[in-house]
Amino acid sequence: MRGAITRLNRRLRRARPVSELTQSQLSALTSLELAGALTPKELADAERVQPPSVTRTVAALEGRGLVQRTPHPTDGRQVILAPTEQGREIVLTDRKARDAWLAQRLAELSPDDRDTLRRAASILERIARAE
Amino acid sequence: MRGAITRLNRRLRRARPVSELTQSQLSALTSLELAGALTPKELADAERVQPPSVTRTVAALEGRGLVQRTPHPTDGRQVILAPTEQGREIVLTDRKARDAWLAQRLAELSPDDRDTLRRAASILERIARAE
DNA sequence: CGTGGTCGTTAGCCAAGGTAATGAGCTAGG
DNA sequence: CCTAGCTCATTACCTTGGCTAACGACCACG
Repeated sequence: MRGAITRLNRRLRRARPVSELTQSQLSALTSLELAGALTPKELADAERVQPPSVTRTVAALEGRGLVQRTPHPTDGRQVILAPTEQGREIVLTDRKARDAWLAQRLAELSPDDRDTLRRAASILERIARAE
Repeated sequence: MRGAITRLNRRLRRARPVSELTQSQLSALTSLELAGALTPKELADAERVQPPSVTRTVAALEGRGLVQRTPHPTDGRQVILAPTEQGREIVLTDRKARDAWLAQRLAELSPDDRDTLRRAASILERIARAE
């Protein structure tokens, strides 16, 4: 089971469209898009890296106009990071490509197999959330 | 489905024991352990990187006594890379820890759910191999 | 034998992860 | 109100790892 997950995840990553963004940049941008907006510390937590790493990655994204920074409304130490419209587009494009690949693969399965995977997805979701 | 795979893979990665090896080093060592022995080019192909990257990672592993290099028996340009006994131990330890985490999660499921996942694993394996 | 191709390594560049340090700002207690 | 402790983001530096380009050694074929 573990091997299958690992291999499929690797395969999904290869379904990614070629992007000018690096893996870390895309991951950070995706986290921002999902959350709407985050402080650097929150983003570091979400990506499981230390804050200086976020500073660097976000600087690159900001330089490309994909992320915008605004002062925190109540805390002068903080910054609010959010994706720009352009940044959101990139995340959606990436997501669509990967979903399309998997959807095609699923379409090639029998209804029975699809049902199995639908149920398995629910179970895997539960496991992923465990502890 | 895709989200479940991604999240579970991330969760599995977190079940990894803390190691003095980096992700790339561990990945390369694992590929070597699985194959028994590989040339740098073969390892580069397995890891989907270019050969100079392999040269660097393997140099680090060799420095730690986890990989050994021997001349190719028939081709003076090539080298054979193989894990040392110590290197093999590290791969097995890592694998055991991740398998243990997943096994525990699976033990908490109902027999019906486990059956679903068993069948799903087979399907996912097929998908991962597709194209 | 000569040429083209393959192999592994080296050099240089860029990205990203970490730790340590720093300055700005906030909060709580005296 | 003031101060000490804490939090936050950033900068600096180091290490790792990915890439491309270049190079020398070696192999295979005509």
